[in-house]
Amino acid sequence: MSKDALPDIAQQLHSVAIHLLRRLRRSDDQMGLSGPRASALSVLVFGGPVSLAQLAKAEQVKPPTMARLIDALEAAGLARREADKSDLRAVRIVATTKGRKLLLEGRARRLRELTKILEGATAAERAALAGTVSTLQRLLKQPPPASD
Amino acid sequence: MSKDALPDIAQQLHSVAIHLLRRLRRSDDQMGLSGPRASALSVLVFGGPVSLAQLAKAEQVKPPTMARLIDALEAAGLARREADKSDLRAVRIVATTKGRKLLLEGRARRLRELTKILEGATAAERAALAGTVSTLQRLLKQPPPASD
DNA sequence: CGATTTCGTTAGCTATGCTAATTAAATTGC
DNA sequence: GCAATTTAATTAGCATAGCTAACGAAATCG
Repeated sequence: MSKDALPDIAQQLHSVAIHLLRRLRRSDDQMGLSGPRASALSVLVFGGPVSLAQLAKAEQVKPPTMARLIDALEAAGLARREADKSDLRAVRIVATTKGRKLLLEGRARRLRELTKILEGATAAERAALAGTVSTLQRLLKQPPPASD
Repeated sequence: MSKDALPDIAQQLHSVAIHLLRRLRRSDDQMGLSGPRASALSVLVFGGPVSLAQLAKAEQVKPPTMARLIDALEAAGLARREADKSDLRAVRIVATTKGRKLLLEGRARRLRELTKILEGATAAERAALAGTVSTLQRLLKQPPPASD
């Protein structure tokens, strides 16, 4: 398994992450939803009703960008803007039943795709993979230095 | 260390890849180059002169998309189109010295950032990480089922 | 030598990101 | 309690990045 210099690992990890997500995007496409739309819908499905600003923050985009994503989800009948009774400026964005169903199906498809890729790994490699994933989860919990 | 069911690993791997790239994008921004531009320049710097079609294929985009990326790199003085003497239709795209320098500096910065994140890993975790990265590289080499 | 294929470009569409400016509602302060 | 400020969302307009379709020019094939 070659060198273990950290910068070298970092470079390859970066590259492999890019290629992995590129591959998985194809499954998202099958759902008829782009990555950003699928991701926003996912937050709605798993995170419950939220305001536009909250959703924008969760997806790390600005409010106008999120507004347009919601427009698209709404036009497709996958999400809905509802009035917030306690704050008439705000909107509550919720996934529709159709949106929830589509997302869960798409998610299952994407995971089947990735699972199929991972089936090429040996048992030992799978164990290492599982360990590495949780390591990365831990490391990424540490907040970035600033500007957030 | 948690469950090792493949679909579960797949789900978490997907999620962690997304969060990792989100984090690293910040370093790319510091270089003044968008992700796609930095990525294309990287191929030029490390892969030597290539045709537009080859570069498009390497980056998994269509030729017109790559042409515009090269336009931008050229306008910034980071790459150059050269004539291919053996095929007058083709162009040879090369990184300029300035482009090479910028990319190497940016790459160093990004890798310092990721390296800093990875420093939180134990020696054993780093070894597992290196192994997992090459496993994933191997698995992703397998072509997708179709449409490519 | 004509037909086809290949390389690159141009034109034009969509989607996703942004900032700036606007409207409406909530909050703060006097 | 009303004016000023802040906050939520939208609108307008710009840049980047992806695509397909259509084209010109060069290479290759019959």
